[in-house]
Amino acid sequence: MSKGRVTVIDIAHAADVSKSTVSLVLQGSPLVNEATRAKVNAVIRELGYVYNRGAANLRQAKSKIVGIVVNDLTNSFFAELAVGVDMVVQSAGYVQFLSNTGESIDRQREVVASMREHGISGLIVSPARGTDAADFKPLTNAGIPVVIVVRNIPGAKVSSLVSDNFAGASAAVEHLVGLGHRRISFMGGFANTAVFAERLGGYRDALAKAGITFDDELVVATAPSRAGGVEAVGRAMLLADKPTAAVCFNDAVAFGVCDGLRARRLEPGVDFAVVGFDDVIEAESAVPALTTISVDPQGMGRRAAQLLLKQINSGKVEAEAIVSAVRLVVRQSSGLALDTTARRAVS
Amino acid sequence: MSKGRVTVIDIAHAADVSKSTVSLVLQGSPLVNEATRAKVNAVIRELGYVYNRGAANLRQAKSKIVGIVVNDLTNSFFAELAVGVDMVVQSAGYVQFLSNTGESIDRQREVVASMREHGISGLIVSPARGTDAADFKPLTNAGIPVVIVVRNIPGAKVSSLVSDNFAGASAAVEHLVGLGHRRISFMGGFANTAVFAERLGGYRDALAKAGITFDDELVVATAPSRAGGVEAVGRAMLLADKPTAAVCFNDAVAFGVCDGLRARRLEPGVDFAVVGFDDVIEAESAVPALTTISVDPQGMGRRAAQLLLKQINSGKVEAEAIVSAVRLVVRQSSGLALDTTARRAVS
DNA sequence: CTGTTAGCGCATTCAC
DNA sequence: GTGAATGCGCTAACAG
Repeated sequence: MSKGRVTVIDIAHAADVSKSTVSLVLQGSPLVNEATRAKVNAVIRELGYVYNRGAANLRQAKSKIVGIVVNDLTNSFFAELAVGVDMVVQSAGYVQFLSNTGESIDRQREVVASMREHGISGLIVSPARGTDAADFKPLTNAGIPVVIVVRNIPGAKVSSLVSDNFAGASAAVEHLVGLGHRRISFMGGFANTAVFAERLGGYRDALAKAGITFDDELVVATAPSRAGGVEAVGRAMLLADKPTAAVCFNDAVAFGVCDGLRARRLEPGVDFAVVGFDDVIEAESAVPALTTISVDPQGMGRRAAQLLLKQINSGKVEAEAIVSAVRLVVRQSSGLALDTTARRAVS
Repeated sequence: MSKGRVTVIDIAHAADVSKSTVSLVLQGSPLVNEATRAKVNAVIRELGYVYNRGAANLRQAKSKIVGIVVNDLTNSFFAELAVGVDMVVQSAGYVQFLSNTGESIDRQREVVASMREHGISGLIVSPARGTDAADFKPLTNAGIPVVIVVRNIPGAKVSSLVSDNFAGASAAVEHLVGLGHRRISFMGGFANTAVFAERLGGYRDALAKAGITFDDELVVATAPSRAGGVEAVGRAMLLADKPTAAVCFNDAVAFGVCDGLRARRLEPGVDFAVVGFDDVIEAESAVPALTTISVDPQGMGRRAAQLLLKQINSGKVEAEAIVSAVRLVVRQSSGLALDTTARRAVS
């Protein structure tokens, strides 16, 4: 049945035209007679011809394929991200190589190299921990745009997409204000980090906009961990004028705050509202989830893909680290999430 | 910096050898002098040469890339599946095109066509609903092996990997027996289907092995739906000697059984143990999840990939539908899962 | 052991 | 409007 692949030359022969004519109809060129076009198309269908993109890519020295590598596809955050990427990439006529590194820096190097050999024209990567800023140099040098998502690689001269800390914290505060809270604490996080500053900034801004005066007693900086959350709520409850709600530096802190509340016989979400940035790697699965601020992973994927395609099409790779905001969503989960498959780590 | 891509001919020139020699060292051929090999490798590194797999593929008329298309990557089941595939595929030196169809049959057709044009040498697919058995004919005709996972396409002449119904039901029974149950019901499902027979077979077998005599009063066949589950528990509770546990035909039935129990003021998992096969598409997310029998998606992905690679390497596509068992895992989730990101549909 | 020759399937000048 | 060359980067015979 299949004596070998059927090529343009075959169909040219069968349609009684030349290969170039076939090539022209293939790319929908307008400079070909309607009659011949129809005939060629008929023969194409008849012979079951399939276009060989590999050959075309070779000839044109470019491909319509992008790579996406994530550190943990098992995490539904990244799965959603990949879906978002897939959506725009697909509708742009591209296909994506997808690889999972499982946080292995070696695997990451391998898959990126492999993808490069395969001629990807762009790469979206959520880097494994420990990724060096120089690791993507070869790519960008070769004119292949790279966009880093979710995590930031300080010093990497590529585009990156991370969550909008300011807007996220603002949204959290607005949410709590909307629920009627006025004494809103900011809990957890090391005060000397950029991320802390951004989130605290958003918190303060939203507070001001709501006409609530900032009280720095309510800012309790601790380790950005579960233990830190416990500590934070402990310190906050010592205040004369206690808070009734908290926006937490991240979800680990939020969980700790919940722990601390329960230890005081308070029910999180009922007696005390807690909102946390959803950006921590937590191996433990059975954690209470309350309202969290999190980026919409699918939207992030779409944006990343758009950014990448823009660079691919313009032919210029953005060599400078740009930080782009992403849409934030407030998820409300109304109870305990005990299922082990529930959403896991993020940042 | 980059005056264009550096090719074998460049490095041949620089190393003062011919292109074929370079090609030989590239593929680690033993018939090349150690000295020249070293020199060539040095030059390769020096010039920053990157292998062009596209050209190689064109020449050899084969590629080391496989396609995987899933109907819902958002579902962590499929994400895990993809990870499993990625693992074996990666270590075999392959890369995978990943696409999400979102249950769209058109999208599926498109991406499969696209992948084919890109020269995939094999395809793993969890077909969208409504996929026709003939849809993969072109692929297999061209000698491209296809393995269908999770869902079965009756009549499709390709390999498929679906859950081991017999072993799954056995495991469910063993689990319940281990919890001390002796009156175990089998609820839901249409009795005249192959799947029903297989699952019931596993149930009976495990019962026998546990020394419990089979009582066909305890087998209540109903529609494999949530309503069917309600009906089943209703009928079972009419028995003089009531069951204390049930293995359900699928998760929809299991949910219905839970509904029925609650209507009788019984707490699922406390007053009555329920286990269900986890293989239903349920759009609704906030459903109670109890113990479920489900295939290990990652393991399934690995097996699928192995199966595919075997066919690719042997050059022969298995034209007959083979059903292969997969490892089953019993998940125990101890409460209500209200989080919308919890595990969703499967089959 | 190494160099020479010839395509893989396609797109792209150029003539006609 | 259409056909005849040429080459993308690589591998696969053969020669030497």
